[in-house]
Amino acid sequence: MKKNLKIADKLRSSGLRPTKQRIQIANFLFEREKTFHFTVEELDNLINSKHYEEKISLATFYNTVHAFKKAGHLKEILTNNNKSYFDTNTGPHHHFFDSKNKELTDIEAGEIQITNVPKAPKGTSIKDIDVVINIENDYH
Amino acid sequence: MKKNLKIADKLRSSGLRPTKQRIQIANFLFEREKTFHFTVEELDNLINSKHYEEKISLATFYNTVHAFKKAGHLKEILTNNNKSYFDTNTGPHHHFFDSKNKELTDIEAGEIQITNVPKAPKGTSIKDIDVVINIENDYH
DNA sequence: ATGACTGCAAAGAATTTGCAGCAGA
DNA sequence: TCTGCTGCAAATTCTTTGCAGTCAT
Repeated sequence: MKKNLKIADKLRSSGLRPTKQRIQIANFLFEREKTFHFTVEELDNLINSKHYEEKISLATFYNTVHAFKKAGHLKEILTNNNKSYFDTNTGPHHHFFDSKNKELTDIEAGEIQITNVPKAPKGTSIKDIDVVINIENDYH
Repeated sequence: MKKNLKIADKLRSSGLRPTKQRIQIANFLFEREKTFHFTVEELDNLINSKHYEEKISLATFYNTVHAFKKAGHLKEILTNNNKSYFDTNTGPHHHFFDSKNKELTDIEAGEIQITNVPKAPKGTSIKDIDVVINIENDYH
C-alpha cells in the first residue's frame, strides 16, 4: 500500500531503516488527524493488543520512540509523573496537565504568549521552551 | 540553639512532628541564602557525608521530602530527566534546564511574562504554571 | 499511652543494556 | 556482505511499601 511507502521514505530520510516494526509504529503514530499523547507502556499495549499483528517487544518500543524523538518526529512532554510522555505534535505548543487522572491537552502556541524571555546564561542558548499548566478538577 | 527551635515551630505549625531527622534536613535545606535545587539521592549524599551526624535512611529522605512538599515548603521541578528535582524556592518562578549537565537555574517570576493564559478546560481550574527553558551549551 | 515517624530490606515501576540472531542496504 | 535493528532476559535506577521498633506529644 502507498501509505507504507510514504512512511518508509520518511524513515529513510531521517537515517532510519524502515523495518517492519518501525513502519507499524510510525503508521500507528503519524497517520492520524489529531495529535496523540502517550507513554511507551501505553503504546506497547495499544499496538500489541492488535493481535493479528506480530508482537513487538518492549525494548523495540523504547528504541523506536527514542529514535523517532531524535529524528524530530516526536516531542517529549514534561510532567511530574516520573515517566516519559511523548507527543506526535512536534510543532511549538504547550500543555495542560491534570495530575489526578494523568491527562494531557494541547495548547497551541498561538493561544498563549510568553514575552520578556530572559537571556540564557552566558555560553548557552535557548533550545526550547516547555510550558505546563497544571490543572485540577473543581470540587476535588 | 535557637535556630532549631524556629525550625521545630515551622514543622509543628505544618502538622509535622519535629523529629531529629526532620530538623536536620530542614536545617540543611532552609537555612541558606540562595535557593537550592536537588534530587533525593543528592540530598542523601550531601547530608550523610557529614559523617559526624547519625546516618539518615533513604526512605526517610523520601518520606520527609514528600512531607515538606505537601506542607508547601518545597516545590517539585519538571525536567525530562526522569527523576524528581525539588526546589527550596516555593514562590512563583521558573527554570532554565541544561539537560547536558543536568543543571537548573532559577528565573524569577518578574523576569518572564506569560499573557493570554488560556482558560482551563471546563470543570477544572489552573493550579500552577511551570515554565522550563531548555538550554544547551554553544559549540556543543 | 497513642499515634506518628524511622529504618531496613524487599518489592515495584520505568528504563536501559548486552548480545545473539535477523534483515535491510 | 555488512551494519543496523530486534527481542529476550538480566540489570540498573528511582521510588514505594510493609512492618517492627522508636520517639514526640
